[in-house]
Amino acid sequence: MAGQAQYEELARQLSAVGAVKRDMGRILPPECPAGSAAVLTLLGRHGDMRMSKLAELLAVDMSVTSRHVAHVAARGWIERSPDPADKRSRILRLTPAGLEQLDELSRRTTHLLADRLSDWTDDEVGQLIRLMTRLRDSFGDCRSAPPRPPAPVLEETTRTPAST
Amino acid sequence: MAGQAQYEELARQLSAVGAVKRDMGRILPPECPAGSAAVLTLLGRHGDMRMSKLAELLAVDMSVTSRHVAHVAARGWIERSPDPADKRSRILRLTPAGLEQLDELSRRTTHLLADRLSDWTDDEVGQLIRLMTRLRDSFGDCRSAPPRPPAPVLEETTRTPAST
DNA sequence: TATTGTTATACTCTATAACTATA
DNA sequence: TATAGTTATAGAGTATAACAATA
Repeated sequence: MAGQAQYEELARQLSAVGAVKRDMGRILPPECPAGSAAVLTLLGRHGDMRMSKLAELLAVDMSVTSRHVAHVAARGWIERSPDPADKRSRILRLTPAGLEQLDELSRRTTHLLADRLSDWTDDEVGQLIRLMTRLRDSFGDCRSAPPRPPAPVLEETTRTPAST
Repeated sequence: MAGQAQYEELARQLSAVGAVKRDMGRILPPECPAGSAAVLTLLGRHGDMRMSKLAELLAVDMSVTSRHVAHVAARGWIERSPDPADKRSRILRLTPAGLEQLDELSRRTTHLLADRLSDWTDDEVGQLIRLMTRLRDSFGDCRSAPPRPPAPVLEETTRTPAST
């Protein structure tokens, strides 16, 4: 359990990390904004999937996903095949051109990060990745989760919450 | 020095942290979007300052800063006084209403983070803060900076922006 | 009736460029 | 001429709501 000052500082850092994201966005290939890059990356990492699954991985509304997907599909980077098991669904799959684009993406981001993080150790980068992943997990699928009331759960609590 | 796989994973996590930021954005007070919250937070933390200084801290273009500042000024949360030393400049300062708003902001974000990060230790939160801060430093003021990380030591002499 | 996906609309954030007023 | 700040405009990302097709 952390203190209020830490929470405020974390909130500030979360806000500030936007600058890093914007910097990364500036080196993206033409016609491939961040939203498209995210689609390609997730398809490359998790393989073929349906729109709903992609929306879940992107952690954005399906309408947003639909838009991004339409963008990359229009450029021939992915294919949308009808799902034989459910005709409402569409299966998304990277095309060879999409794989190339993904490769180019990887090249650019790797190059930028290698430059900016040249004095970071392997372990430090690993720690940041691990903590950011956990942060994401802790927030979970809260896209539609109403402000949860103070958790009544007490399992595995090693410390009592400070105050309330 | 980290490997390509790590860089790709870090890029992915940076993209994914947007979901957390959006979640935080949803609990902001009325009339106070993320941009306004950032202005209030930085003024509260660093004290009175000029537009250009705020733009630097926000890591966005001055035009963007001007917009956010106009928004919070219109709501009476900050004051813009002319700088006696340079009539082109304006000194920004939180008003009592701005302090109240800042307090409300702090309350909300702290509450949300305390809920979501209830199973994080103080040390873990501290590590994440430290690594994110360092990440930001490593990227530096790269809004228009070509690959040139070495940052000359800043001497914070000149003018001190109002230390209370 | 419920679910999958698309589209229309609106809002926030951002950068570039043109503009003003000072320096 | 150069700098501090404002405003207009354009582009990307997102959410909500209305809609179509299928389950």
